[in-house]
Amino acid sequence: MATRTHKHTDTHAFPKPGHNHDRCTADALKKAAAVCAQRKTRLTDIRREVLELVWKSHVPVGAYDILSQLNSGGGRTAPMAVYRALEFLLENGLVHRLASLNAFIGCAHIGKDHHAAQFLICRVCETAAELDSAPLTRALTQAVAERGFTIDSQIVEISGFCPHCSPPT
Amino acid sequence: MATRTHKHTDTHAFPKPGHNHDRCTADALKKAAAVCAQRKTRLTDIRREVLELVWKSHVPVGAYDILSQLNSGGGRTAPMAVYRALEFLLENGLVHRLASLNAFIGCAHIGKDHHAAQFLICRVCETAAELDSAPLTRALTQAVAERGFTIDSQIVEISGFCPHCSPPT
DNA sequence: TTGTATATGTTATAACATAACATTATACCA
DNA sequence: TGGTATAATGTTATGTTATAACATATACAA
Repeated sequence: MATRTHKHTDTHAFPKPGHNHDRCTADALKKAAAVCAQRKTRLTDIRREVLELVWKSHVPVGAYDILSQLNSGGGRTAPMAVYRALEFLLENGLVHRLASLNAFIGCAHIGKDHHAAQFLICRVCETAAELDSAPLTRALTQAVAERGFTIDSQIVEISGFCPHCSPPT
Repeated sequence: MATRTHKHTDTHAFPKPGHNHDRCTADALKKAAAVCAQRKTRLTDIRREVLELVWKSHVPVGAYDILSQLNSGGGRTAPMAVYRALEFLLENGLVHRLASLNAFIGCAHIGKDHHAAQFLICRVCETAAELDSAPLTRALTQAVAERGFTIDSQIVEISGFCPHCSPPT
C-alpha cells in the first residue's frame, strides 16, 4: 500500500475570505525569484511589479487593469509592456491565463510542474482557484487517447459557486 | 447487464479529412430547424446564414470571418448582426463558442442536451471536435464536488494533434 | 570595453465585442 | 382586419483585448 503523508488537507482548499493574503503574495514572490534564478531568467522590475499586481488577490485580473494600476501614479507604461511581462510570467509558469475571462492569475503551485491549468471560478466572489485533480487528469488523458488524439495543452475552467458563496436562491 | 446497441462507433469520431461534409451541414440545418420549431424560436434568414457559414467546415470560425463572408457579395451587414445571430444560436444550443480561440463551431449533437462543451482542437488542421466523455464528466463532477464547489458551466478545450495529423518530428 | 543578446520604449493598428437607440417585421388578439 | 405588443434587425459609435514593427536602452560575457 502506498504511503499517504500529507501535512494538511488544505493544499487545494479554495481561498478563504479572511485569509492572510500577504503570505500568499510573499510566498509567490519568493518562489518566483527562486524559479527565475534557477532558470537563469530575469525577474526585472516591471515583471515583478506585474506579478505583484496579479497577486493582489485571488481574483483574475485583466491586462488593462494591471496597466491602469501601474499608471495610477502618473506613469506612462504602454500595453505592450504589460503583455510582454505577462508573456514572460506565463512562460516561466508564474501566472496562468484564464481564457474564459481574458484575465490572469498567479500560479499557486510554482515549481511543481503541474501545468494542468484546471480552474474553479466563483461567479459570486470571482475568486479563481486551481483544481489540479489527478483523477480528472487521468480521465481526461484516457478519454482523449481513446479518440486517437495527442494532447499538447489543456484548458479546464469551471464556473460556479465556491464553498464560501451560496448560489442565488 | 446493460444493453449496448450502437448503430456505429462513429458517433464521436474525429471528422475525417475527406468525409462528405455536405451531409454534416444538411443534417445540422435540418435539426436546427426542428429545434427552433419545437422551441418556438425563429430561425430567421441571417441566423440561418450564419449557421450555414459556421458549418462550412469543422474549423472554428471567428465572428469577423463570418461577417466578411456575409459581406463578400457587397453586403453591408454590421458586426452586431453577426454577434446577435451567434447569441441566438448559442442560446438554442446550435453552436458552441471556443474560448481559447474566440471562435465558433456548429454543435454536432443538437437536441441531445449534452451541454458538456468539451472539445478537442487539432493544432495542425485546426479541426475541432466535441469530446463529450461521460467518464471525464464524472471525474470532473466528483473532483469539483470534493472541493465544495457547485458547477454552473464548464469549459474543456484540449489542444493537440488529431488522429489524422502527426505531431511535428 | 565592446559586441551581442535581452529587455524595454513607442506608435500604430488589429481583432474581438457590446452599448444605445432607431426602424422594421411578425405575431396575436380584439 | 387593424392595432398593438413583441421580437428582430439596422445603424452608429465605442469599448476591450491583443499584437506588429521598429527604435532605444540595458545587462552580461568575452
